[in-house]
Amino acid sequence: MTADPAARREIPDATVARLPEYLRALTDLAKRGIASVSSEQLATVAGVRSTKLRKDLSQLGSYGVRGVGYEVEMLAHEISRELGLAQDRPVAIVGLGNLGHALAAYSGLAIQGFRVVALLDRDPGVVGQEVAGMIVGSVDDLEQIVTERAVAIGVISTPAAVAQEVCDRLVAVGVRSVLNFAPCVLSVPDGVVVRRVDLATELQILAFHEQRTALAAQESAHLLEVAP
Amino acid sequence: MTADPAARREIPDATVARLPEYLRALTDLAKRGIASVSSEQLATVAGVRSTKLRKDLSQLGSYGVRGVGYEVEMLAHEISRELGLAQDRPVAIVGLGNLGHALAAYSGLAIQGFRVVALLDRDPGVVGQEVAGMIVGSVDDLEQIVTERAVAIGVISTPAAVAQEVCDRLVAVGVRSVLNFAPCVLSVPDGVVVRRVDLATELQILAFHEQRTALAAQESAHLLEVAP
DNA sequence: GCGACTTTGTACGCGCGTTCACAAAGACCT
DNA sequence: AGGTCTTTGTGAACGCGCGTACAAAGTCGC
Repeated sequence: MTADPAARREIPDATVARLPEYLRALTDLAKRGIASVSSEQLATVAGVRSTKLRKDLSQLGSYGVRGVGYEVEMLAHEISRELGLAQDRPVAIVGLGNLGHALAAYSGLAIQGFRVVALLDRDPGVVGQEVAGMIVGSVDDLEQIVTERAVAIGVISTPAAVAQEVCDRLVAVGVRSVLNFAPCVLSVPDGVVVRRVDLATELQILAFHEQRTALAAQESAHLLEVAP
Repeated sequence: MTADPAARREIPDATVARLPEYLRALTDLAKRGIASVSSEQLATVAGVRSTKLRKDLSQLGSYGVRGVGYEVEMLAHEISRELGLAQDRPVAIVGLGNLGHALAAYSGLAIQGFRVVALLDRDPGVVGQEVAGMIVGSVDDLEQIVTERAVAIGVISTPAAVAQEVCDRLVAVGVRSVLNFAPCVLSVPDGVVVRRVDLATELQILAFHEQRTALAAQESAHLLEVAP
């Protein structure tokens, strides 16, 4: 097992977080008919420095050719494989409010190895309706549906008040990856990965920068006024 | 100006990114009628270590009382002020597809100092319609509307193909903070802050962890089989 | 075939963020 | 009022990730 090529794989989280962006950039290039790309070009499209890109890519092996660059198709395939997109990942969306609807209808996931296999909601007025070509199931049947359809990733777009409960039930039936859109932290046992996305958080971070630049501008204006 | 209390403020980005979470946790506690909280308790609710929380809070001053903890109301106010939530930040949402609709209807922002003042779309079938109590304007009038309504933050939920153009036009009329939901990187001049949120990226990161744990499980099973 | 050029891959150093350990400071009890 | 105890705030060490500099390797022109 010492020669196992998977053994040396200890890819840093920071790198993993950027791989999807590289993959997207490569897909773009492929769509435009570009077959080969240098790290400099690809880095520009992906919005990073070329050295960072090369270091990231070197983590998954030597797929570039010195003096030439990377073959777009091949590199995309390798990243895709590294991210585990070759396999089918059944996704369940719990909570069909405004956001849940939008997520269900989002075309971005179907095309990239993800398949929404279940939509669940608590509201009897929503259960049974068709959303994005799929019938909404009842959250009461969560355990049965998630198990039957071999859900690997749970997306929580419920109100915060019930998010933890939903999460617990998902984890109880084997879901180990959760994407949480509810504005709260979820506590999960070791081995379960939660990623959180929150609009309010993002806006507040932007607000801070707004405030910061506003203060800086005001201050420099004051300085100019005092000591021109 | 040497005594300016704002002068020592060089709050790390990592801290800023966590402040919204602390604020949310504090708001929760206040709603439950809790007036005082220790760093240990607050850290648990916010999902971080207490030392990290204390160091973060110390960046904005000494608002705790040794032997007691933090006063919920006061700390929330201070964080709120630090994030610049005291002031009103007019927000414009460009692109009223599924996601744009959901964002416009999202109640989470109205309550926390943000105000959606403009909805814009290109589709003539959508322009003029009422969404979330507001009439959708035409993206052709972007410059006029954004200027008139003093938009500070632009939210881009358009297709990727037009995201850069929309961004450029927003920046041209003074918007310095952009929240980008389109699956592409936006290039902006210095001084403009862009934050990106992408569902596909998040799912792919989760897929990686799924793959990783699956491989690890498989490997350990193999090891057991070979050398029990 | 050989030299010059391009581009990848990596070792080194630095800066930032997190964690640990402890001192400072105030509350509470007697 | 003094002692004990709780909890904050911070200095120091550690680890990680990023940027720089350079060596390795392959292509292209002649």
